[in-house]
Amino acid sequence: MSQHPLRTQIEDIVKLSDAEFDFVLGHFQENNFKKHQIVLHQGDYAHFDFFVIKGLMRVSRVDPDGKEHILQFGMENWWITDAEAFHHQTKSTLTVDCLEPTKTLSLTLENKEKLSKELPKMQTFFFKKTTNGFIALQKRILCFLSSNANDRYHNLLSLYPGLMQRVPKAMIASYLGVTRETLSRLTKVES
Amino acid sequence: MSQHPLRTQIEDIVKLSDAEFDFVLGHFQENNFKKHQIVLHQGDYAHFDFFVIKGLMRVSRVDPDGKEHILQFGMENWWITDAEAFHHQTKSTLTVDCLEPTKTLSLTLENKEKLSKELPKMQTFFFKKTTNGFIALQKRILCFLSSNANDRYHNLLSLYPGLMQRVPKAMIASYLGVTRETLSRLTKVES
DNA sequence: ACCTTCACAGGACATTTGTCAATGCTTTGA
DNA sequence: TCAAAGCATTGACAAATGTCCTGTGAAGGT
Repeated sequence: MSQHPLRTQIEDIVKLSDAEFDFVLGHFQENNFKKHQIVLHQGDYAHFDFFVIKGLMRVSRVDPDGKEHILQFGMENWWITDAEAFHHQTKSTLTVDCLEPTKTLSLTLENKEKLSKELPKMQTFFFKKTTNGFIALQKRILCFLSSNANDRYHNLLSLYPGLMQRVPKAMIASYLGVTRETLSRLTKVES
Repeated sequence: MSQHPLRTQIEDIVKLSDAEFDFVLGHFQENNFKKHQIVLHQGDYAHFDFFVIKGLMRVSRVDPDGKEHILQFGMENWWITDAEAFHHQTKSTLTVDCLEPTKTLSLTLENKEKLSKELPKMQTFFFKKTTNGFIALQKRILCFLSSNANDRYHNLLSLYPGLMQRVPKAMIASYLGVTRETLSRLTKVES
């Protein structure tokens, strides 16, 4: 029988009783967003960290030249927000929107901190998730340092199979830091 | 009067009594490394997270082609280690070495976890440091996505003034993800 | 003081990637 | 159903960056 996806993720790190999980869940609110809906506008405060139950979101920024850069995708079981705006309670420099109809569990910073205090296991959970996120970003940077566009593309393929079926190639290019024309040429050579 | 640099950093986030700080300090060991000394070899276990008291370290990786990529520098008051190897207690894929004679306070994972349990304020401290590190890495990735080598260079200049005086330009290039020739051309145009 | 190594600049050329424009195909919506 | 918009591909050319090479001066070790 299948468990709640959030519980599964938490119990990968710390064990919870049924009552504890219900308690945890009480700190979240559920949201349903439409495709293309902007969940966090640049310039607004980031009220929530979103845990994606179903759907697909992204965090992006448009630079002064009008070019869009995708910092992160968020599929099922991913956490997604503008980390800086959320944790520092400052105005967002990034945009979060939905590439598909999306259902989330949404957590305010206040509730995150409350939860961490009330249930120390949850602080451990959040800490490990953040540490793992840090490690993942370091790997992505190493990828930028040591790989060309082609290797980065294949790395992304192997890291998130299934992503290609869900997002347009132009967005993959934007995540990789190349133009869609360059990405198109790369995939062409495969033959 | 000047305080211990570690205490200053911790008290930016949580306040400590003298006794508490002594207690914290007891979990660290002091190390002195020579210039060029390798502190963590690729393939070894990462026994420590290093807090740099004085000196300059770096984390790097050489790729299969023999090219060296610098993931991070660590000047005074920075924490530096192979995060993945340290936190997962696995063999390191990165190398940590000293670009200058360096004095560190070194913390084992065991002591870090002990400290977090014994003094919850320290867990808060570590959590915030990790969160801020995560945010900094996101910014560096956005820089790779949206900036060319020249802009990345000037961004680095403004972020860490003083770094240029302490490390050879070839290493700056390696951190930026370009060749030294490219960096040389950039600095030339400034005139 | 001498030799070796390192750091840096620069030139010539190759490769990669970006830019701009044109095209065809699909999806969307009135 | 048709027009419009979105998405991907491709070609021609430009710009950025990498590669390989040389030369010069400074720094370090013996």
